[in-house]
Amino acid sequence: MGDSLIWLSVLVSPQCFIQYICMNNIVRSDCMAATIKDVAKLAEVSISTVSRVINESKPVSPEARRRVLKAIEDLGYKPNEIARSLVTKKSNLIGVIVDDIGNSYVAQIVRGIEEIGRMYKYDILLCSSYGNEESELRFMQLLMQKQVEGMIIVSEIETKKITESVKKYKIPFVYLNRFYDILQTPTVTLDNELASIIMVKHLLELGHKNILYISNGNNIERTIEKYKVKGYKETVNNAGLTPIIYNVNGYKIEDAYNAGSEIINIIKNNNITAIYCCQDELAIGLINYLYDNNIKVPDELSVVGYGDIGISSIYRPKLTTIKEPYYDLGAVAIRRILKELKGESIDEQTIKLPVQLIIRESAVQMKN
Amino acid sequence: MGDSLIWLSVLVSPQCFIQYICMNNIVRSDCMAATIKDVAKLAEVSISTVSRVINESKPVSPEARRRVLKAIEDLGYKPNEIARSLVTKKSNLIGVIVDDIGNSYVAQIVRGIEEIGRMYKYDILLCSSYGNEESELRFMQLLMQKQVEGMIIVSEIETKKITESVKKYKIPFVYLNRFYDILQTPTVTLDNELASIIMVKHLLELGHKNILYISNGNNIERTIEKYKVKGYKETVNNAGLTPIIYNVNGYKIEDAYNAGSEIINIIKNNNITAIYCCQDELAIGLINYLYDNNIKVPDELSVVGYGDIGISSIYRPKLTTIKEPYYDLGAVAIRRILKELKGESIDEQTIKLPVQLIIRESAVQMKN
DNA sequence: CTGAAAGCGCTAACAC
DNA sequence: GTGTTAGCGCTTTCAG
Repeated sequence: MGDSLIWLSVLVSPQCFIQYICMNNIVRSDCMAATIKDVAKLAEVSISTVSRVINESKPVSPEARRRVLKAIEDLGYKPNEIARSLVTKKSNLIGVIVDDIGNSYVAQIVRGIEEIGRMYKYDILLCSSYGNEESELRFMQLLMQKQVEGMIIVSEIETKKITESVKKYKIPFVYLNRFYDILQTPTVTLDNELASIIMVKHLLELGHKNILYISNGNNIERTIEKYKVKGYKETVNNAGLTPIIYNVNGYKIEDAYNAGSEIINIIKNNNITAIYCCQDELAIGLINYLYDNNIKVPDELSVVGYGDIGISSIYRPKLTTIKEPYYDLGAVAIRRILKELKGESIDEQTIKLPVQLIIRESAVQMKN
Repeated sequence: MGDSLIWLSVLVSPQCFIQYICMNNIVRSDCMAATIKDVAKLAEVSISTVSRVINESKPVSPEARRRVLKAIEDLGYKPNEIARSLVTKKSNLIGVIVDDIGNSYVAQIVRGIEEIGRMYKYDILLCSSYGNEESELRFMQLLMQKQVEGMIIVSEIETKKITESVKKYKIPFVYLNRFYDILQTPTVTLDNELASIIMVKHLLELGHKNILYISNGNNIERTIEKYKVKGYKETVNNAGLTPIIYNVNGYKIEDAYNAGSEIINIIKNNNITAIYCCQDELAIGLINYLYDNNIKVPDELSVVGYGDIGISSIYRPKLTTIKEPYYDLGAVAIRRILKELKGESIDEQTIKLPVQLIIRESAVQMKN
């Protein structure tokens, strides 16, 4: 009886030992990640010490540090960011709600956001709303639940609801809108008026006197289109000339193509020699129409666009246009958020980014 | 003395009450989100009950439910997903590492991933590696720390390191590579061989006998280009004709433009009437060169591409090409991950998606 | 310098 | 049906 008891105790002990190893090393590393506890156990220190060497938050003796580092290495330990976030209340997440990541300009913006965010160890949580206001609202809530520290909304719709509801979330956010003019909320926009001024001046310098502006705005007042129109009118007026504006219904290549014959009439009646379109798509559609009707661009007529969409540099003739710095737009937006997160004051409500004139082939010097 | 004691107790009591309210309602709702505790307190139930009504995990009496719902409403309470993730070990996050979100095809893939993921309540954590292998590895680690449940890598580089190191992370992942042929790892690809067969057959049906293939591959063996070449050769051979292949150095518009004169020689020497380019960019560069050298496409020569990049439908002549379903690629990739996450078995290692022939204007019936 | 212990906000046994 | 309690993996006092 005494013997068997001894046997038992000898048997139990190694079993427990094996169990212990399994729970904390073998099994762990096989099906789930090692935790700070495992590291502490292996290094024979407390979890606080492990935490200290990971975060370098407090001095740790060289010996302890060595052991901890070794244990981390051996276990392939990586801190669980979720747990860390819970206690520090820092998710290092920025929520980004876009209209459609498939739009190339949107992708450029996101690229800027992501690249700069990354530099400051922020990750991007991406949502596409596809222009649906309800989705935007739902995503905002969802992102809040995921504890994002800031939010950037890249939208194409004018949504008072969004900008209002965002105010109740007490986190930094920036609203990027390509079409609408929303001044009540922090935003980063492009200097569209300056863009128009630069473009019209360029055309003027090429010797053009009668410059037609093709707009796509009906209800211009709340959109940024009004700034482009303003810049155009101003510059033409200042040159002592008369602005002429034609409104196309829509913003697609076909839309301009379909308006082609009407535009040709205007050209003839007003002796137009240069056309400034409010979007590249319209310029291309128009040039296509002109080409199909034997009017050569730029030989007989100069046509310029706005936006520098991907096709513009490949299209023949290569389009003279205005390049909008979408990457920078994203970069500035997130910088602004990061700044606010650091507690620095945001001086200006709205930041205006400069645009760039890209001179290519579709507009040339007037021959007289 | 007795009086003042009574006074004191009367005074203290309301103060405590006010303090209590402040801590759990006023102050809270002003600077930080309400927690489950606040809801429980307001509704006068335990936190478990609150949890139960939120998750509908267990029956709750109508009365308690009503009170909880009201408290949630009043406090604007939203569960903290981070805390929830920590205990449930479900982050509802899918990590996506892309080469460059600025590439339009990459954006399309991400669009597919995002849209389908969203349907199953998964969020996308996005990283751009810009083709840097080290970044990819670093992001993989970072995403693991963020506890993503699955990972999709959209890369343009051939990275054995990546595919190997991904194996140590025990989570579902899919590797999407546009150029390289990596069979050791789960992937979703396009049926490039079939694409070539379809395209060459189309050209054959148009009456073309001498079809030149423009490839961009030097070291073709490890890339998917070999499948395109295979499909081309096979189909031409089966028609009793002779394949002719020209290799362009590079994959950009200029690269094909610069190879223009050499290609024209081949055309003349071999009586070529149709050219099949392995990428749209090359087709466009070539057509530009031909145009500049007074060879009309498609009147004198048919030229087709591969990829259906954005420009292809706008370019004149509109390019006949192969459309790759990038959106679907992303959608299938995430579906596969979701499936694996649900514990369903993944039958095939590699999924091949069909491509689509887009007939436009750049290739026409032979006139004889 | 180090460890014990509290707690972030939540879920999930476990008792009642 | 409901409340109590023990964690999830981590950081951060607070004592020693």
